[in-house]
Amino acid sequence: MDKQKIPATPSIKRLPAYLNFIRQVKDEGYEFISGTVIAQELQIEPIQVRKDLAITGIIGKPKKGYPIIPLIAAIEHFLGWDDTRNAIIVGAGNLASALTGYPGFQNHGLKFVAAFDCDEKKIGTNIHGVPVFSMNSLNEQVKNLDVSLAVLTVPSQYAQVTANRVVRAGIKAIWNFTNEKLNLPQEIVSQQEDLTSGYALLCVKMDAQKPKLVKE
Amino acid sequence: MDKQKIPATPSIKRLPAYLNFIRQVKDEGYEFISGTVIAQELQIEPIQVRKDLAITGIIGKPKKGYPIIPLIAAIEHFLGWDDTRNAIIVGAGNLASALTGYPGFQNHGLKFVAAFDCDEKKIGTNIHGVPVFSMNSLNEQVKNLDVSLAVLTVPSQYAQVTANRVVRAGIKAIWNFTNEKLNLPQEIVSQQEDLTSGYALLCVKMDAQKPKLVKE
DNA sequence: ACTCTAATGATAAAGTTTTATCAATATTAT
DNA sequence: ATAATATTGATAAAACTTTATCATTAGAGT
Repeated sequence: MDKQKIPATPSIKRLPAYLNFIRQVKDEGYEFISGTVIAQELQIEPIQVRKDLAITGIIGKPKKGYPIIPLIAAIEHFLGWDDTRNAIIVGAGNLASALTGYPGFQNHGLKFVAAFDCDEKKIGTNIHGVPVFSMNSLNEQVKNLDVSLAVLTVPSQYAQVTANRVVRAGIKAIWNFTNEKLNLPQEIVSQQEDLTSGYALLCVKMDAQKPKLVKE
Repeated sequence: MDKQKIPATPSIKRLPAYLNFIRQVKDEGYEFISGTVIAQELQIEPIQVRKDLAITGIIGKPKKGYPIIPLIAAIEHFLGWDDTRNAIIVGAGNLASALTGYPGFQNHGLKFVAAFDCDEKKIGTNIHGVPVFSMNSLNEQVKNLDVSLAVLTVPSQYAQVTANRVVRAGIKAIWNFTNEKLNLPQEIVSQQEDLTSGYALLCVKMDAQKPKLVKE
């Protein structure tokens, strides 16, 4: 099944925000952090924080909270962020620049080892230190570099054909930034990052905030 | 309350994907589209498609499906995408380039009218036709341009101060691409787009896909 | 005209996520 | 030492989302 159901998806998606805050607290020299404080910072319910953290296996101490060092380790381990994960990025445009230049990912074990593009002018250059190769060298490179994840930042109309190519090259997971739903073999893991869906929600929120005409 | 709860959030987030596909189908010359076909394309349950579309108020025809023109109109209207919405983008980096250069947003009524940055070298230039101004001119520009939405693409450490500034300038809604949770007045609408949370889910999926050691 | 069928939409059930309640516990203050 | 308290973690309830069932309906085929 393509639709491998991951339990507690909403909880998993909140973990990075916790991690981000907890790291800050650690840098301030604290040793413990309580769910209550995290909740306050992120403006959510304390009980939700506790339940979310529970999935990482961490256990807290009454009256003090969670021990920060083990907590960070627990979250990172749960997410697999305690190991380096090599990735290629396909489509060396502005979004690729934004992603390779984003400092956060280095903290998350993500390392971009190569970029690929069709544009002759880009080949041989690099984006934030990541070398740009021709699409023709894809197979070869994927074999040489130890990489199982491809980030897709090509224009939507090329999404599916590009996905097919990276799969043929031996990639096991695709992080898809196009808004094209990909048709992939069932064993390939994929995650779609659709910016328009967040925008849709924002628009509805804006509409809801607007003072409404009172209906009789 | 900052936490204005929008009902059927998951449904709303799926609407753009429907819209995208339905527009393609329209361009192929069809007049009706069934929930079944949409579901097949997007690999979800037909009944979910029907329920989602129902929130837009559209009604379908047995045996044929939904009339495409009214359906597109209904989704666009529900999302407020049938009107132009001006936005500024604060932080004129790579992500700003990616967003302003993304063709999808024009189809969604989103128009970037100005960008702002602190970097003297960028001021006076433009990104994909959007002029870059100094942060000092923020108040003035927001007043002149008819704009209520700000897209935040500054580095995380400047997120909160920048948010404060745009709010003081009169902005009513913030689309936040930093991974800093913002502290905002309750009447300000905001939507956070956290790429790391998608990445977290992807990592867990990858882990789940890996062949596990068999436990006795 | 009649039957068959694909599709919707209403209602209900199942599943998941969020929130509430509360006992247990370690720490701090008295 | 004792009492008070902040916090966790377990269990339960509530809310929400997804999926199932099925009657109804418009169109297509005979």
